[in-house]
Amino acid sequence: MGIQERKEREKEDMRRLILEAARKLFLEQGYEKTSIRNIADAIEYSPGTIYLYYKDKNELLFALHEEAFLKMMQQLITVTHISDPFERLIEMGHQYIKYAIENPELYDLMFIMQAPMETLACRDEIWEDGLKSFGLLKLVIEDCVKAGYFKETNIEIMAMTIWAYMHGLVTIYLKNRMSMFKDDQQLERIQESFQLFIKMIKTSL
Amino acid sequence: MGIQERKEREKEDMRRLILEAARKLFLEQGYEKTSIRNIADAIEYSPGTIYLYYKDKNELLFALHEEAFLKMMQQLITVTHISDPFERLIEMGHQYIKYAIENPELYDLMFIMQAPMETLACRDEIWEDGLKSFGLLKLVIEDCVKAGYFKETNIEIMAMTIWAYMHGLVTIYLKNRMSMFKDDQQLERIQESFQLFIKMIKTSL
DNA sequence: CTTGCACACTGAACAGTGTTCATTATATTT
DNA sequence: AAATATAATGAACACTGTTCAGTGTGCAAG
Repeated sequence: MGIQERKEREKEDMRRLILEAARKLFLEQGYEKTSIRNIADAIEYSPGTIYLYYKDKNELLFALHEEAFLKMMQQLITVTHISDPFERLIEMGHQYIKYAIENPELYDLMFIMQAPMETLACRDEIWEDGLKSFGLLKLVIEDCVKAGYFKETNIEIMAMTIWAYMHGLVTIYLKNRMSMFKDDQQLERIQESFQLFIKMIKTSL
Repeated sequence: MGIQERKEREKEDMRRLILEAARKLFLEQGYEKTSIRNIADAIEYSPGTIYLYYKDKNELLFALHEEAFLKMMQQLITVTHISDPFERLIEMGHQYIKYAIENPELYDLMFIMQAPMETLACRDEIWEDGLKSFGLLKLVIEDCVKAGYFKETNIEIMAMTIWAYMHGLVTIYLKNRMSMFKDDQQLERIQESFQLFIKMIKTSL
């Protein structure tokens, strides 16, 4: 019975086809401005077909949610070759900023949008993604503690504090709330602030 | 000609009537889920009427944007009686967190939503509100520098860094991204992180 | 006191949205 | 070849923000 297997393969193909079109449109013109009909047009199927493969628009969002975390993890993991844990932490920060700025729509989806949280609050997988990347941060911080960089011991709260700062920094920029600085100076200010923050955690954590 | 004056008064009354209904609904059920027809129903007018007083839905948002900043400023300003500048800075932080948590929809409007930024990017008034509150933070920091609390001199970057942290902290909470902590522990963790951050700026700014 | 005008208001209409479902077309099984 | 199971359709539903020709009322001038 190779037919069933082929059918399942076709079903998977279709899911991918839809998701790829959705991703393309979401990232190009934003989530809100992309309609199911837009996606259907892109893949030359009728709107109703999409609902045979995804429960609703939020489920499409959720599929990208996973992808987005995977992509960020892959980028953050590139720092593992740096032996000094504090240097590694700094570079992780740089990569975090880079990821956020280069993937504003994905970042929004991961950390700001309500939609994937509401509908999928029941499913544990959502938290899993977030927890894994938070765990990555905690690991590096733990290494810093072990190497004697930090005197502080509450790793959970240290991670929370560092993440809060990083998240605030990029969010202010992404959501266009840095108007107190000229457009061409904004990225510079982000780097200056980040340098100051590094100094802060170096001398007082 | 008292008639013209009366008519203008009536026009103002109508604008207020609409805005108050809009605010009520926006804060109750969120901006996205409130339709013009909902607002029209609430004040017992037809949908078209609203457009005689406000250009579009975003203009309603903008009117609340101003209100929201005013409200926050009033709350932040209550700390001026504290003579010690560092204590004042800490209390300002507490008030900032309090405001964000107690007015999540307004906070969203002020610092996260794109809508009021896009349509009103031309108008200088938007920045004005934000700049004024950012100025308030800078003033307190300046006082801290003068009082010898901080060795750092770049007030702009210090303010940016502190705000980024505060904003990140409350945003993570408001947007339900603190699932690594149990629901009833989240506010506690916020306070713990804030205490750590205070320690950080005290010993290293 | 009547006529004419200005203006507030209406609500149907337009183009769009997410989603559902009876119907149709296709492919598989009997 | 007939019966059945599955996939795809697209019209329909209940919404959305926004516009605009038409209506009715209150004011001003004749």
